[in-house]
This record gives sequence, structure tokens and C-alpha cells, in this order.
Amino acid sequence: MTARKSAGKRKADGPGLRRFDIRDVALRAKVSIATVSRTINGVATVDRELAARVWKAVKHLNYYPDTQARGLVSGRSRLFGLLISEITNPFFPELIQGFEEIAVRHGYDVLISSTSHDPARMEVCIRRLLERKVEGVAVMTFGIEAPLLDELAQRSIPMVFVDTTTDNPLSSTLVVDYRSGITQAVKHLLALGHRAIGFVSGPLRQRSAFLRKEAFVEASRQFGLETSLAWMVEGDHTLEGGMRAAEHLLTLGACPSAILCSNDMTAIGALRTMAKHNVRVPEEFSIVGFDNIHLAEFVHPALTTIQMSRKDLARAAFEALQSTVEPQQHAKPGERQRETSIPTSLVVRQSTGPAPHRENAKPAKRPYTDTTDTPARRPRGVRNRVGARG
Amino acid sequence: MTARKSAGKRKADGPGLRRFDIRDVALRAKVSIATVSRTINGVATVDRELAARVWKAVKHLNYYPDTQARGLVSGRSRLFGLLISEITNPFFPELIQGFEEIAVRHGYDVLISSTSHDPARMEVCIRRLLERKVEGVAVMTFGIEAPLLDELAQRSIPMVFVDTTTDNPLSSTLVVDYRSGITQAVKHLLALGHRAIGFVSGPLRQRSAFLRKEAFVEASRQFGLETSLAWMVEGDHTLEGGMRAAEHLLTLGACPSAILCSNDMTAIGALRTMAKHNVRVPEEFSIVGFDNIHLAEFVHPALTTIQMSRKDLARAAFEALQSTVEPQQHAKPGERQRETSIPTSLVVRQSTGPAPHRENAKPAKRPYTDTTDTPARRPRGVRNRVGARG
DNA sequence: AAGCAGCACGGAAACGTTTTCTCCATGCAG
DNA sequence: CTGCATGGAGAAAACGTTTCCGTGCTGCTT
Repeated sequence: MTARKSAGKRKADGPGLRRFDIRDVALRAKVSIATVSRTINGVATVDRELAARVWKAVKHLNYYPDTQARGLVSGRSRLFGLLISEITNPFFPELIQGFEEIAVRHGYDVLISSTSHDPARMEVCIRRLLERKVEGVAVMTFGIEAPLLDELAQRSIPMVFVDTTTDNPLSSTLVVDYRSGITQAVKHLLALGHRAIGFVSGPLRQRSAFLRKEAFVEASRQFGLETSLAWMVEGDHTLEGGMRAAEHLLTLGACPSAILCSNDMTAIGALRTMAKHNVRVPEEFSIVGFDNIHLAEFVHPALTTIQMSRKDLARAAFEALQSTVEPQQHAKPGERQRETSIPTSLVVRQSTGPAPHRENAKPAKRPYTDTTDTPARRPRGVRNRVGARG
Repeated sequence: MTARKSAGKRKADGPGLRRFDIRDVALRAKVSIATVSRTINGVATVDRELAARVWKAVKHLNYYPDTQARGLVSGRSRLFGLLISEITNPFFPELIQGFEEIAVRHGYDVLISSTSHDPARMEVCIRRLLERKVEGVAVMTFGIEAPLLDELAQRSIPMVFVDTTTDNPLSSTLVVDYRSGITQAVKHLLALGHRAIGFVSGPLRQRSAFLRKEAFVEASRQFGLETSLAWMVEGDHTLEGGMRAAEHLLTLGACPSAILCSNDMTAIGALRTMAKHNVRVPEEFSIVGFDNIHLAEFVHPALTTIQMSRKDLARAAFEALQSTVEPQQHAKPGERQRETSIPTSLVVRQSTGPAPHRENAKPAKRPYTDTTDTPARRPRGVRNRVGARG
């Protein structure tokens, strides 16, 4: 048995407990450090009795391995990077939580990096991920993914994207099925009698925004809807953008009786504008959002929106990375799934209702008057009643 | 000069670029690896010309050091843990962002761990932090901090808490100055003519909730306010709790004309209840929140609330940890600040207005009637007008 | 009965750094 | 001119693990 090389040379213990290392365990269990390592890593060939001794020593010393040393020799950091735009964007927290939870359950830790849409910051983020030797990166950021990602690709680091395909054999794609949710929404509005439906898109250079718009156009065509180009407004996925877009729509001669928005913040902005001009939602105007962020439930009226499960997205992202990093765990290594489909579906709340009686009735952009006969607040739970006006 | 020990034994390069290590740099710069290390770490004694050669080689090879190897020998992980309750709690994202940003700027990475109020999960979280050898932990979780933290304390890991002091010399405390913000709020309501002010607290076993209540009681006493015990309701910092609390207050014979809530979600719940019973806010009833979460701005009417800057909190937390970990950077090592005060201040929006004319006028809990003369929605920008009723 | 295969364990190398220690050169003073 | 101090650079140890390899034992086969 090898005695501790330099027991006396240890760093001063300081006030706290000394942290035990693998040699302490080996010493106590009267085995070699190799056996301790094998036991801890669940190698099957270890003798049962020895393993028992090791575990006992581990428990007694409250030993846990040093991740840094582990990673250094094994080459595995058990770390995934999660690249997002901004934590404060209400879209992300759930995504982060889902990703972190499943990662931790599988023994990984997560390094979150928010790019803040800033290329310089993005470079820093990627550098950090590289230095920490992440084993994979989930790129959940919206912005255009600069050639910075090449750095990762060249280092053979697996990646997973949303809506963006690459020819990199190590990267996977999550394909969001925008069409099903958006088709449901259009159908829903159609059933409520709407014939003129507008769309407020996101910034169209963002691929996911573009795809949402495409899905809407397709659904409209499918149902033979009149889609005036004038009713397709490009927004920017912000509340203010939604306000502006709605404002613009109200100035039109022929205005749709309902709009679908590319994300919830846009829809909430539209809601705001309608309230400002005393256009009652949903009696006079229906609004549908996209994403089903938390906030959607809390605005007034509660937002009908299209749900894209962040939990699903997170799980799919993790699994894509894991299946790349640990191919042996999965059935046929060669046939790793490179694409995963993420479903979307409509969540009906209070911001959609029957179309006003007169077809294409144009909601008046009335001046505000502070009398008591301004529109009533819509009672909770009462839905789809025809507005008194029209 | 030492030749590469085993250039041939390198791992197969695979499809990607080989990652260069410190030896490659040394070889190229024709210096020893020690000099490379010193250069990179900014040791002043390195000859200028050699340093220049090293930097050139570093740039050319796109070299960056391996954090794991670095940490293994130096004992420093350059990693801070951030322990929070739940990412999805709207209070946290800004805090996380602030903490991460300042940490990255100082060369640290952040390991975020959400406990989800679950002791078992908390144990896992702490274990993770220990295994990764974090150099410090910011404990921003609300829940009772179990003796699990002893594990960290015993390992001499610096910590920083909010509102909770310990005798651990390595831990610091952020003392939130609830009193100033809450006093401002009470003053504000007083100026608006309110004489009967209620308080919906959080769960009182949480220290920060308790302190908020205490601050309110003290402010009330200071201004000679009548504080009926009946107007002090214990909530649970959730929207539903806020709804229940408000519901309860409305059943009272003598009901306050304004309430201060221990957090914004509670206030939003109260807002909800008021809307449900057609009690107009702020004409008939004023509501003040606490925290100034993002959402506060988006509800209707926009919430008057007490701001506690998450950015400040994050910065203070980081600086507390940093000054413990790197004492040499700061003037007098022995005099490290163990407590930092975090200011709070009132943000006036639309949910507070003048008290109803009749003193102690009790808002009627009217049945809902769907007529057009139900209360008008409050126009944006028009504030503090006396309600028509009373 | 002897030889061989298999296997479980221990010894030791290796991972990529930082850091200590040693050595040499240079400069200044005696 | 010599000796010593100073300082900068290289050699090597150390960090705590995993993993490779060798060895000795066990059990089976011929």
C-alpha cells in the first residue's frame, strides 16, 4: 500500500474542515485509489466487499470527488452551455429552469450565458464556454448567430439550435411546428366569425419570426382568407412595437377584426393600444399572442395565445446534446436523431371573441371621454358574448 | 528547452482542430512554459520582449488556458454559486443578470442553482456547488436556510446572505433598508389623505417578510396612524394569497382605504380582487406593492410600488464575495465590510390616488352588473383625480 | 496435473496548469 | 577585480483524479 506521499506538506487547514481526497478514502478502506475510483464510477468488476468498504469510507469522510481533477484527466467537464439572449426576457426563465433541472438530474451542470444581443458580449460568452470546456451548447438565442459559432464547431463541440439547421454532423435542430398552433388559432378566429385577420410579425430577419409569418400566410391561404398585405405589419417583438403596429392598423380604412401577433409582448402592446383608444377587447377586436409567457395570463383581458412549451424545448435540447455526447447510451449510434419537432397549440383565454356583427365593422378610434359610460371591464369567466355595439 | 514529452501519444484529433496547450505556445515563443504562464497571468517580472513573443504565439495559436487544469493546481475555480428559490419567480431574472454580468466582468463564472423550496433539491444544489469547488456562494433564496449551509461554512466557503446575519467570519450580509421605502410609501398615502392603511404581509417565518411588516408597523406608529390588527393580514407572497387577503379585507366592517403589500404579486392579486368586485383602483382604493418587478408596470392600473434594485443587490452580493476571496485587492484586509445596506424607494404609478372623500368610506362589495355604467377604465396618464363616488 | 485464460486489484502515468525552487547572469560595491 | 545581491527564466513538483498496464490469483481445460 502506498503511503500518503507528503502528508505533512498539506496546505494549512485553516478554520474549516479539511476536504478529504481519494487517498484518504483509499487509506481508510484499505484499498488502492484505483479501486476507489472504480467503485465511485460504478465499474462492475469491483468486488462487492471492497466496494462496500469503499462506500463506507466515503460516507464516513463525506468524500466527494473534485470535479476539476476529474475533468482534467477524463476530458469530460460534465458541463453544458446554455446560450440565450437575455434572462429578463420573459420567454427564457422557464426554459432555463427546465434545462437546468433535466441536466442536473443527469449529472450535468449548466453554464448560462446571456448575449444581450451584443456581438462583443457573445464573443466573451463563447470564450467562457470554451475555457470551461463545455461538452455541448444549446443555442437558444434569437439573434443572428454570427460566425462566432464556428469557433465551437471547429472545436467539435456539439450544438443544438432552434429553427436553424446546419450541416455540422455534431449539431442538432429543434424544429418548432409553428403551423399547427397557428392553424389552430386561425381556425379559432374563423369559428368566431372573423374573416379579416391581421398579423403583426417579429423582425423578419430572425428566422423564427419569419417562419411564424410564413405559417400564418399558409394557414390563411389554406382557409381561403382574404389577407391584405396592408394587414401584415412588421413589428419587433417588443411591447412598444406591438403598440405601434396596432396604432397603425387602426388608421387603416379597412381594418381587420382580429390580429395574430408573433409573440406575446407584441400582443400585449396591441392590447394596450386598444385600451387607449377604448376599443373593447374582445367585443370589438380579438387578439392572439404567441409563446404563452407567464405574463399572458395576468394581463387584462387574459391573452389567448399559442403555447410553445419551454419545458419541451428544454428537454429536447438537452436530449439532443446528451445523445451526441453519450452515443453509447442510445440504440443505434449512427442513427442519432438530428431533428426534433416541437409542437405548438392554442390556449384560449379572454382576448378573443366573436367578430362584431357588421362584417368588417371598423373599430372606431374614438377620443377618450372620461364619463362613466366608457366600456365596462370584462368580467372574469364570462366569455364570447357579443359586444353591445355594432 | 524541454521537448514535448509525448507528442505522439496525443488523443486522436478527430474532425476538429486540435486544441493547443501551454506547451505549444512555449515551443512557438521559444520560452519555457513557466514563462508563458507568468506572461498570461500578468506577472510583472517577465521581460518585455519575451512577453511580446508569448502574446504573439498565443494569438497565433488562438490559445486559451484550460480552466480545469488551472483550478486544479491553483485551488481557485473562479466560480461563484448563486443560490435562488426559483428562476421563474419574476423577482430573480434581473438579479441573476446583474450578478452574472458583474461576475463575468471580473473573470468569474456563475453556477446558478434553484432550490425550488425543496430541501432535498437544496442538498443536491449545495453538493453540486461543493463538487465544482465554488469560491463563494450568494444565498439569495427566501426559504429558511437549513443547516445545509453548515456544509458550506465548514468548508470555509464565503457566503453572502440577504437579511440574515451569521457569526461566520467569512460570510457577509446585505441589509435591505425596508424602512426608508416603506416610510416613503406610508407618507405618500398619508399625503393622499389616507388614514386607514392595511398591510398584507408575506409568510412571517421568512425573515425578509417579517422585516417588511415590522418596518410598516414602525412607520405607522411614527406617523400616529391607527393600525387595527384586523388590517394586518398574513399572505404568502403569491397572487392567490393577495386575492384572498383582499377578499378578506373587503368583508370587514371597517375597511382601510389603502393597503401596502409585502410584494408585488400580492398587490397584483389584490388588484385582481378589487376588479372582480368593481372596486375602482385608485379612486376607491389604493394599493402599493413591493419589489417593483417588471410585471408591476404592465398590470392595470400600473402598480405603485417600492423599488428594491436587483442590480444593486447583485452588485453588493458580488462585491461582498469578491472582497472576501481577494482580500489583498482591498485597502485594509482586517476591516472587510461585513454588512452592506441596500436602499429602497417608492415608485409612484397609477394604483394609488386620493382617499375617498368620506373618511373611512367603505368600498362596497357590489355584485357585478354588466351595464355600461360600470367603472371606467382609468386613462393612462391621468392621475390622482378624485373618484366620482362618495 | 500442468498450463492457460480471465479477472480483479494495485502501481504509476497522464491530464494542463501554477508555483516553488534553483540556477545563472548581471550589476554594483568593496 | 572579486564577491554578493538581485532578478529573471527554466526545471520540476504538485494539484486530485482517471485510466492503462502489469501482476498474481483463481478456475477451467486438456
